[in-house]
Amino acid sequence: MATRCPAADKLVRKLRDRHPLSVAEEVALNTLLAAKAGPISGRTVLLDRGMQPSGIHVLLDGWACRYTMLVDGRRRIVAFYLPGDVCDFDVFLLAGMDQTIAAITPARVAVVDAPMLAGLAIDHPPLTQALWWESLTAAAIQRAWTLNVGQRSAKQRIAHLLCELYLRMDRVGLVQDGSCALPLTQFHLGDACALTSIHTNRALQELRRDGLLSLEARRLTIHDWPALVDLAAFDPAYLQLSKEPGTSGDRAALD
Amino acid sequence: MATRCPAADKLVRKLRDRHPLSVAEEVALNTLLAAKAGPISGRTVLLDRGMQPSGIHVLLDGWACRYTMLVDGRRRIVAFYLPGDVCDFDVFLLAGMDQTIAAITPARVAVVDAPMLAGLAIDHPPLTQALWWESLTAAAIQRAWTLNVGQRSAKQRIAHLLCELYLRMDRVGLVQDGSCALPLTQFHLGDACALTSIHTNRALQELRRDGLLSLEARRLTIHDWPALVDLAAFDPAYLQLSKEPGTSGDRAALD
DNA sequence: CGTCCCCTTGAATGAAGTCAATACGCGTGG
DNA sequence: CCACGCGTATTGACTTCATTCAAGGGGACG
Repeated sequence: MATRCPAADKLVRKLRDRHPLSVAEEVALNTLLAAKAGPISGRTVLLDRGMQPSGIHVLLDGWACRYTMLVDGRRRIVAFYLPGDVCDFDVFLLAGMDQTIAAITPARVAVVDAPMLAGLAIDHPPLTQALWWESLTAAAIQRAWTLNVGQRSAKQRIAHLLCELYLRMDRVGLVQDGSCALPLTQFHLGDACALTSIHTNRALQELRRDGLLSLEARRLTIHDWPALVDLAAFDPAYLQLSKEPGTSGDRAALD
Repeated sequence: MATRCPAADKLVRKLRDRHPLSVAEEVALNTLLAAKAGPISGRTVLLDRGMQPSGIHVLLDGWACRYTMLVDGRRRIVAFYLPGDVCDFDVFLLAGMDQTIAAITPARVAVVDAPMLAGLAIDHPPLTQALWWESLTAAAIQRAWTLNVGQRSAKQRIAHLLCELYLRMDRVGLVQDGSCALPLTQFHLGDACALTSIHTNRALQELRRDGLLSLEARRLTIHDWPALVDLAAFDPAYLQLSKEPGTSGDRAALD
């Protein structure tokens, strides 16, 4: 088993980035992920109010989001899930809530039996630590969203969200040459930043005009990271990364 | 040891509400809480960027909040902490972030050694479960805030926040006769809802004029809960409560 | 080749912010 | 005791940013 990083390993990669795991632990977790993994098409609903939860969903590839539909038909996205993300640590809590988790793109999803994961974690304290940390990071991201949505201009909100997504993609090795996939429509971005898609559009145009980034054909390219970070008042501390963006993209090629 | 519910027990009370704990576990947790507990005055900073964290803070009594100061001097509150709440599961993460946790009122705070708590949890899987659940609930609250700040009118935002705080107070037995302490200024409410205190004031006036609630002398009284819930589009599912508000207030008096 | 989804643009409306001023309660100290 | 300062609540007039409404353009795909 090489140190390469195939799709199934993105979660493990993230976890061991902060907490060393034994080989046995990594293998056990990967085995659990592989046990019940399969492809789904875009827009597939993974979990919805009243749905009988079949387990915890881990994204191996592709994007998903968590949203609530309001009475007036508007959609509010409260989280994006990227490759390697655990979508619903809170399956059982979520089942009673008015929220939906759905794929945005075609994706590969592992469905993990919750008690089995809990058992594995109990047998391996480092794994408990790592998963605990992962969920605390998710909570920190959530707080950053609360802040972002509440207190910035449209331009800043979009910029902040893009900074975050860019670094999260980098964290799982999906940034190359200053760009990464970003399979979101302006509706998605707007629904996540509490803006209309129209205003999102105008904000994006400004960001492009300023030469900070380009976003086309579902691909985000950062042209001026420092300026973007400055504009967005983006403090990456909450993502718990150890390294600068763009320095890790090719690690898989070193083997 | 009776079944009464003194201040130090509020966390335990909340935990066992969802997850049965053995007497030994409750005692162990309470002992840990009592080991290093003390009174603090209002506005005391518990944790701040760069501060060497001394442990995890648990509020035994009093209110606290977590906020970020923006460059332009505005304050954004991202969380309120009520009696029985754990303020910073993420101490170590938080220490690197630009956030502050500070008391709002005079309070009693237990400082729990993080490794010791982790050790206790590892020895008692039910405790791990319960604490895990508690932190997932905190994350759900955070998502609700993201939603609240992003998508509702000023009046609805305030109403939603007050609904949440009211139920959370009820959960730890601090609601009596349809009212509870609410030691927040209109600045606090505004900073939490992403509104100016001026606009908060106008929204509050409307809520009072509609006969839904009164809020004076640091005390919140709900006059028309169904109407308030309806206005706020408040879905209590995310708080993970089993009972209706107002039915538990006097449990401590039954001994 | 038409339809659907997504992006773009313009003009009018509206909710919340800003600025400014006043009022009130409360603790401190003259 | 009263004067003062401070934090909090309230009110009014004006401004600004984002929404809403309306319409048009472009690309993918059946």
